[in-house]
Amino acid sequence: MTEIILRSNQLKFHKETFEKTTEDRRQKVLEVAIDAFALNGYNATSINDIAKNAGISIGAMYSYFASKEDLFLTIINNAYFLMEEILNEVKESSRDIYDCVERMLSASREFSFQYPKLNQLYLDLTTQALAPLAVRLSSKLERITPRMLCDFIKAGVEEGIVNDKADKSVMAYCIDNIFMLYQFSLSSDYYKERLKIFIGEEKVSEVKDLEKGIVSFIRAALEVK
Amino acid sequence: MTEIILRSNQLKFHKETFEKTTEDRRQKVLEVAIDAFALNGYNATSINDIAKNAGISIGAMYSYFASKEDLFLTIINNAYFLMEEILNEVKESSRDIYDCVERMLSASREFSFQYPKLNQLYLDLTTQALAPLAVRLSSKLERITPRMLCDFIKAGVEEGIVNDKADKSVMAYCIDNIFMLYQFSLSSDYYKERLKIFIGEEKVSEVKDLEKGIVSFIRAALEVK
Amino acid sequence: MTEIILRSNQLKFHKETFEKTTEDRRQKVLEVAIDAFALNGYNATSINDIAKNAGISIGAMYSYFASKEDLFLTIINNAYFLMEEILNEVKESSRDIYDCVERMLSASREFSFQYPKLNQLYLDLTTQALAPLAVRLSSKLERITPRMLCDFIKAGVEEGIVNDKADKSVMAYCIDNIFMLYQFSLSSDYYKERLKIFIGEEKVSEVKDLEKGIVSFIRAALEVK
Amino acid sequence: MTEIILRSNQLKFHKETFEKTTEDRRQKVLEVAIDAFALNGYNATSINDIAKNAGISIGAMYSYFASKEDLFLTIINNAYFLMEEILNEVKESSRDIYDCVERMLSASREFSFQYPKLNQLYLDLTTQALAPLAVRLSSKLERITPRMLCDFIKAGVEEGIVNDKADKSVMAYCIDNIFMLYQFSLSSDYYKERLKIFIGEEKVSEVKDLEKGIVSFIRAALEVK
DNA sequence: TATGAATGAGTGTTCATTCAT
DNA sequence: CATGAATGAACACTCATTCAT
Repeated sequence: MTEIILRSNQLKFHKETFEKTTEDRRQKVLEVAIDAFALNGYNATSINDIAKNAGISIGAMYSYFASKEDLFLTIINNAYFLMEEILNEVKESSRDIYDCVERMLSASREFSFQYPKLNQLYLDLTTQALAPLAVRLSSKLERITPRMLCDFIKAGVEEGIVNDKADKSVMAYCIDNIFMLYQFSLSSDYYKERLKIFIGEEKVSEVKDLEKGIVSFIRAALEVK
Repeated sequence: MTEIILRSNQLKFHKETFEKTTEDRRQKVLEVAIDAFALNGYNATSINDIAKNAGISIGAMYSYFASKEDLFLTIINNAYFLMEEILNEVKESSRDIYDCVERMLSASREFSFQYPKLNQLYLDLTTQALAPLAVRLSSKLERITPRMLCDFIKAGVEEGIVNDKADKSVMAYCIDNIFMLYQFSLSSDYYKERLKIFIGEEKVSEVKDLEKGIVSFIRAALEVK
Repeated sequence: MTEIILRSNQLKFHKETFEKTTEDRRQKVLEVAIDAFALNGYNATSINDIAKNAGISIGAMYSYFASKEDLFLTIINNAYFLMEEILNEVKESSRDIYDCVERMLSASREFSFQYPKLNQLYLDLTTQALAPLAVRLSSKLERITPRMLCDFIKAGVEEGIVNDKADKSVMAYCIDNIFMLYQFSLSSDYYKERLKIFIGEEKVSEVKDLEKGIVSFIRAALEVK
Repeated sequence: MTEIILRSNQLKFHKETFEKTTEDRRQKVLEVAIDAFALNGYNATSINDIAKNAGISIGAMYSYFASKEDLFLTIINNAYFLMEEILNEVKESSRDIYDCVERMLSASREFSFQYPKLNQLYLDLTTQALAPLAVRLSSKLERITPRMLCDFIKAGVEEGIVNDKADKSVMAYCIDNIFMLYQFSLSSDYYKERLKIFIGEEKVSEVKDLEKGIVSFIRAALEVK
């Protein structure tokens, strides 16, 4: 997996100490923790095992994070930061909603290939059982995409390149539903399997084609007739 | 919650004994188990607690199900059976793809209101950590919708009421992505919250409007220009 | 140590299961727990060790008691019950306050010799750190002696065999202070040592003499001049 | 709480370095440690927490004291020193045993109000679990009062103001039992509660009356008829 | 068949102490 | 001399599963 850099935005779930250890340790802890959480899910993952596999003492682990919860949230928060950066880039570089849709799909794909585990973690977080954890992050959750999509759609309507048949925010919601599950389809076994059932085992590897299909579906949904 | 009836299709994860107990016991066990699994997730749920809350002995529990896993799968399998029935009804009664889309949304909504917990369980199952469980069900997973949607779309193209811009199976996939997250949006806290962010807190209660919006989004995506 | 019988008065800190195991197990658990708590104090005692030494699984331990706290309180509560019985016997059989004082001293001595560990536990409980535990027992704490002593003193004053120089409840308090530390002096190392310093190493074994001295001290304090 | 001054008599449980730091640090460490030990008891108190709350590093802590035990003993030793000073003052200024008894009670009360925590610590130390610690202090324990009381009583007998009914050392022992628990009654919750049960909630605040009662109890016990 | 007591490996977390800087 | 990161055994407690009754 690509190197994970520890980012702190507004939220911070690790202790200061974690910023002070060596880069190697930090890397190893995050990497091992991501693997473990992604593989077994939050509840079935043992923080003692993570420590062991990262080659550090459990005491050290607890000097970096106040709790298992905080370790998990540190990782998720990091993942959000990563995704945010990508989304901001997409936003800046997109001419219009159609351009944006294309770039979003590419971004989703690249993120999924680079960090498949992070997507699995994210799926876990959306689970009802982890709602109490999600709450601690809620300020950051899903803020960017809705606004971005809505803004582009609104602009498109004004420019006359997007129809105004459906409520603009519903359009955004539909598009994002497609994106979100597409992203899961590239990283989580269940949704991978589901994708296969829809488009056939052999076509799964040709993601570019799939994306083209999705783009033209969305384009058709938005275009003025 | 509406009464759950124990159905056995091809798959069966309970022991014979479970079919032989009284209806009351069976009901109570399933009901309590669904509540517990939905609230805490598979891993954080204790089968001992379920037995206690259902008023039966843990020994009885293990005479009905070989393991915690099997209890969980029994429930999920049942839920699939329920969903299948609904889908088959939709399939039978729909004139064309547009009719089908509308009916699917209603069906999703009704299912989510009647069995919100089952949806939460299903979300759990799609999680990477539960992939080993999902595998045991794979023969049943997600078989109906893809075929149904594809068939209606194909028919629509032949009738000239659906464009052939995008690959038909991709169309089906996009539509189902929208459905699936819509269903989660009605039953799982995380996705409820996400929906609010898209369409605003005040509009969440007016689901009919939302569904109309979704329908017209999909209609636009499919229609011939 | 003399056999401990599980008594339940109003208060009960064990689970039903504990009443259902074999007498042997019950005995062994209580015996081992008393030894451990007495030796190391509440906080430094490991409930896992107790289970190990009692030859039962830790799971069984927790099926008998909801927590370490409850195990401790079960023992203390039992000890109170024992002490209460003795005190009631003293009360019933005493002619007057002077008789009562003598019997109390004997009773204290016998209790201390029979159950030295219980006295050590009790001392622990009076510690500030265990105040939260003591609170859970407060309804039972120290209720009998004050009333008994006061009643006998009052009767003595009326009969003209006790002076009324000091407040009667203060008299009772002073007498009980003497009793209480006498009891500790017979069971807890610290207070044993202290007693030695007062009356000399050689005289410690002749408790009867000591008791005579205490009796005549108290008698002098109460008698009418 | 009144300032604690670090005293070294014969015994010393801290390292030289502790004498060399600033007065402020020394104060803060002792103050925080006393609070913590008094509140939670020796075993449940974390030396890391003490360091943190005192604003010093755990490393510094261990440069001042070789172990948690030594920190505790330093405090206890200090407390003894304090108590010794008071006792010596009482001894010097008392005319006879009756005078001494009165002064002792006042001294106990004043000490309890000024250093309630130290009394709680002392109670902890008398616990069986801390016997190994108490042993390290044994040379200092309880040496003064027995001798002082015995001497005054002996003098009283010679002067003819004290009866010789009971063994003089037993008299001293009884008197000190009363003192000791009186002191606990003013500082430790358990014994506070016990006092209330004896003399009633409303009278607890009027300690002067209580002390008068105790004095006249002891006076009656000693006086020649 | 139903019961529920029993098991014991495993959980998240704490803390006295060490030692490189 | 002071710092505080690091250690890891130990803790209270949980829970899927077994099995004698």
